[in-house]
Amino acid sequence: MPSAFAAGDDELVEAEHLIRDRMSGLDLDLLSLAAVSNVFRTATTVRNHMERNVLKPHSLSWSAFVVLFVLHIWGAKESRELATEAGISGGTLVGVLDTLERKGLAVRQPVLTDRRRVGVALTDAGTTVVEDVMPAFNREEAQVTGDLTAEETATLARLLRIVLRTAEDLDNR
Amino acid sequence: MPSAFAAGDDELVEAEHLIRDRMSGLDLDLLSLAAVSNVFRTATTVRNHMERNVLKPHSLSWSAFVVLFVLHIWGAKESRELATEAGISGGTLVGVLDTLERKGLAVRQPVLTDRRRVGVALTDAGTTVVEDVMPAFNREEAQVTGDLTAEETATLARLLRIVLRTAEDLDNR
DNA sequence: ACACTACTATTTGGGGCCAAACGATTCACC
DNA sequence: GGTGAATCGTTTGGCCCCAAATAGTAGTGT
Repeated sequence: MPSAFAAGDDELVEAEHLIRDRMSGLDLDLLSLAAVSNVFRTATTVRNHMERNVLKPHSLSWSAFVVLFVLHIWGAKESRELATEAGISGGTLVGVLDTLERKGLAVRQPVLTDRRRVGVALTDAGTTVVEDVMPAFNREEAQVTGDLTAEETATLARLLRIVLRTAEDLDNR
Repeated sequence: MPSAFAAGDDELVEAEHLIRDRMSGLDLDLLSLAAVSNVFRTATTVRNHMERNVLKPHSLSWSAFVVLFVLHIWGAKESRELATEAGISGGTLVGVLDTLERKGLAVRQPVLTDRRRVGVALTDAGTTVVEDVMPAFNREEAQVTGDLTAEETATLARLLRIVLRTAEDLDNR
């Protein structure tokens, strides 16, 4: 939830009191509210920062870059897996691939054994872009986690992985 | 970054090795990469979960709910602050407010002292919706953090707050 | 009064996003 | 071998998202 938690410490305390007051009758778990809110706020802020400072100079959208990244790490993949891996729906992937193909960074290739399916592979230009953007992207990642100790950064990754898996389990049931 | 980090532990280790191999020449900070990646993956997964299970039954979009929430916590607000508080651009807020007004959940009201500005307030129906949705939303928040101890949940919120503030400072410079 | 500047919400254009509906292909079973 | 169910990628419709351009309003200095 927005800046309900965030910003300076003063505003933070003020927001917490406001929520306590305005939501007093609702019996809320303020601890998990704060944690989950901060996940969203952090993700939005860091993502916007990345899009402006790293992706935009290359005219890449967020999802386009994620798809390129997945293809570079895992090699050529079929459409369905690619969508899952990139965390977007199949319908969304179609548009992203259209854009990527138009820019010559990836290509669709028919699967010979099954004409329903479609493979996707990086072009040389696509490979170059990933290897160019990835270090810049990672430099910013290091920046935003720069005020954490190495141990805290590892803890953050670990705690998030737990939440992530819990949420995934909730959906697969 | 997608499921590069996530899923089961086996896949996680496999992904880490893959990244190490494929990106070996690039000198990446894998610790911050994992932490930031998990922020994005967690945010996406939890958000999709919330939209499907909590918001959709009320025909509410994510941003629409955030705006309603902010209005409920802070009371009537002017457009500009509202956008900042909700973490969206001014242009985006216009569309969200159009939708919210059409559904009778919020209203724009002219600011008498300055005809450029526009105030926004919840309607009674809007208040009812927030007070209905918020507890359901919070129940899911408690669910996804359910595998964390109270102390871990607090730690998660704290570490994210540090990253968030670092990222915000990076942008305001 | 007048221009100049600064600020407001809004519109525009190009994408991204999902769910649901669709058409094509494959598979299973009879 | 033909019929029905399952599984692909794609299309459609509605909303969200941002940046940049726009129009209207307010303040500032002359």
